[in-house]
Amino acid sequence: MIKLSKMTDYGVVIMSEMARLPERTMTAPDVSLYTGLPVPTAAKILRVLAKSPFLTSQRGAHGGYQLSRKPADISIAEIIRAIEGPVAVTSCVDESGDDCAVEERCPMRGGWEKINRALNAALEEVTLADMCLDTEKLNSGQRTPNAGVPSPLSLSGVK
Amino acid sequence: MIKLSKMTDYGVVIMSEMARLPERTMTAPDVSLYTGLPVPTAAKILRVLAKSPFLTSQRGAHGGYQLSRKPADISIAEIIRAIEGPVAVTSCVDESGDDCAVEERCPMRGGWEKINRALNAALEEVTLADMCLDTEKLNSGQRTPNAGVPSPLSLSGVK
DNA sequence: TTGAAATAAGACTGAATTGGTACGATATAG
DNA sequence: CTATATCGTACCAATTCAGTCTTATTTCAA
Repeated sequence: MIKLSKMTDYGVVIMSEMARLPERTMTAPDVSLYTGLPVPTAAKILRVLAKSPFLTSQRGAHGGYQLSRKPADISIAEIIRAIEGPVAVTSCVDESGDDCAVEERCPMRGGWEKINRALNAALEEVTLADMCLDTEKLNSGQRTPNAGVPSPLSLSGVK
Repeated sequence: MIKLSKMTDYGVVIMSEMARLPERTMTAPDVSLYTGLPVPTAAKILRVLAKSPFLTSQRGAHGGYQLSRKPADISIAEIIRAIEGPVAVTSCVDESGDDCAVEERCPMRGGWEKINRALNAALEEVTLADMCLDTEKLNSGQRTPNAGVPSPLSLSGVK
């Protein structure tokens, strides 16, 4: 089973949750409340995500985190890259690849690159907006801002 | 960095090496010689791979492993599945998915499924033959069967 | 100017996964 | 019957990962 780390999984969940109220500035405890994640964990992930261009942080009193782009303009690929680094299958293909014994002449390079291109394209194509689409339907809109109603735990399964 | 485990990586390397002499029956020590992997490790992976339809094993004296299909008919997806199980990104989507709190109504399911379909398609499309293609070129053909010349370590990088 | 609120950054720990090895059992050819 | 293989399982060491805690640093407001 190829799976991404829980941290990455959580990252996507957090971003999806924030995308439902794109204008609002949320603190780490807020996010914890909405996602069910422990506060320190949520804080840790937000910290990492805030280094990316799609999430800004505001320090000090009344600070917090806010999306700096519309959900439709934030791809899943970006979120994963923010937490895991470049997306590639097989360490052979990563940027720092000075580990591979045969380097440029690696016979398998071509095959893996094809696979990686397809994966990246798929991740690039799916946006945060796509992820929340069904959510909107389920709740049939009308979600008042600041309602403070925690969503049902929308964490991906823990394995 | 999404990466597959070393074992899977090794598995692909082993299969690629075997694909260069598709008719030959190879023992674990043979494979070790060709790939540079320690014998016990090679044996372990071969054992696992042999449970799949594309690799058969013969026990006893003069036994060993042999491809049961042409390299062009063995996809990378099959090899990865043999070692890691079903290929899916996010544990949420795996078959046993009774872990996910919201199950069928998971708002993100749609997005992840799209991503997984693309990944699987890419893996399905690349075959062992594709992987070895460049190798043939590098050695400019004329590889006598049973030559016993170990290829240069074609392991993917270790990270 | 001072205090409270909030994030930033990094160290640290316990647990889970993984890579790798070893050993005994089983099967086959000669 | 013996030598040569795979098969299956159990095991250990090392790495990685999730999660927590502690200590700055920044900002708003009284």
